Amino acid sequence: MLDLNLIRRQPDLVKEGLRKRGEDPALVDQVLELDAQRRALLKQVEAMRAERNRVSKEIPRMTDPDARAAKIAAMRTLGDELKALEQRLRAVEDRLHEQLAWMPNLPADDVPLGADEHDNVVVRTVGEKPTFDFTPQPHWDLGPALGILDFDRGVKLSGSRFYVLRGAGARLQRALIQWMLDLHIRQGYVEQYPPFMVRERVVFASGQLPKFRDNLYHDAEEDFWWVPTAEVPLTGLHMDEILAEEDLPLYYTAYTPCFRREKMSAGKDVRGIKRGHQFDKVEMYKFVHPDTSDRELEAMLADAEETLRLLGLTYRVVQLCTGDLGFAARKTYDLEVWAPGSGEWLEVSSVSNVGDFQARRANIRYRPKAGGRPRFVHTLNGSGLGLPRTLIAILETYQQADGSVVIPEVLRPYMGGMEVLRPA
RNA sequence: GGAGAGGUGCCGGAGUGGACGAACGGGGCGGUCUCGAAAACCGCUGUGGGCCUUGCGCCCACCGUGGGUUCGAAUCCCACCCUCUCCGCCA
Repeated sequence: MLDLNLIRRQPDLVKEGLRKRGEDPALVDQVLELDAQRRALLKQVEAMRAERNRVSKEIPRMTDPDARAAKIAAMRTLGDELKALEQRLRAVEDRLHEQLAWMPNLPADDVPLGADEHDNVVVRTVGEKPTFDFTPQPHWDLGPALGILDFDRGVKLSGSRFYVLRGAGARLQRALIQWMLDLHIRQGYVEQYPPFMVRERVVFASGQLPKFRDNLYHDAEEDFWWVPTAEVPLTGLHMDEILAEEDLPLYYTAYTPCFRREKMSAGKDVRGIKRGHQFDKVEMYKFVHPDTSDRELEAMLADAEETLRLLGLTYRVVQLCTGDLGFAARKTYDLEVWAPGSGEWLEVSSVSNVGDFQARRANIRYRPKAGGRPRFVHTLNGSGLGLPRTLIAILETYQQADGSVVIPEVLRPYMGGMEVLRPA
């Protein structure tokens, strides 16, 4: 949520931000119009309430019954008028909040301009694309051949875009989760195990609602929403809290499954485990002092990169341009890992500085040590990493001519010492 | 799912229609005392919004949430949510 005061005071700045994203700047004028209406009505409503409060205090002290009855009658009339006016005010406020809720965050100043993902900037590439003296296979061939990936039975159970990990495949994913969490803990993050279903309010707070309703699963009868990312419950963790300044920064990490409706055109990304309705992810999250969020972003990026480096995977850092930024983000780096069998860069992580956008929606503040009003914290989130795509990169990178796959060294302790996945 | 109890400020806890934004206690902050500290005593201590004569101002709202009754609601009524206790069911 953007600051209404900012929109009021610097509408041109906000319009410029929306324009950079490819959004309609006219939204700003709509908001300003509603805000003006709201304040005009509010002024009237508050004057009437003040009048009613004042007279109501006089009434019990009035001794003349006629004068008293007259005042009560007058206040009854005032009350009816007030109620009607309050309804109009409410309607305007609802529309104003609705408009604000649909407005994305503004890009940071140093985000490259661009229309869509083609204008993203590759910041650096780390590692060399591996070479093979045989034709590397895609994971959708490797996995089933190794007996660790079962697409047919996944489909039988749940339909397209579902699969079953089997044997060492399931164990490898579990090893990755365990290893990543341990790594993030060493990096200073506190592990959290949140609910995988949360209330609508929490989904709103993180910015997935109202805009991405179509991408979310929820219970038809109760207020339960399946988390599309751990970012959602982690944002909600400190909802409606006022933190002490000395408590900041807070670093959290969590493993959760993620549930997403993927209403994509049939045929895109359907092969393999790249995109499913359910996938696992280990997430990093920070609540920080506003002055520090820029450097906290770089630090989080470094933490995410370390996972790929330690796994020995080839990756590149991509900075998203203004047109490709997510709804809540003001600056984002994506990490893309090279998958030699599929022959493409896979987005395995997205690390974002959200500024106070989520904090405002979730009402998360801190009390300045120096005194004064509570201020909104800044929040950051980053995947560290998405599991299926990491698995893809491992299988495809470490495959050998005979179809076996070497397990990265850091994972072996989590695999009971196993060094190689071999075809059954 | 059934029965009961309850949701008040940073915390505990009063308050059942009119000066209650909220007693009292604790905590925190400031001060007095002290070589210093403790104790004691005194004072201060919510959030959001609106207005302009930007005053250390005025006004409005907030006692789980949303409605209702009333001139007036923390207090009465209705619905919902949450917490706790007991019973049932259950990994």
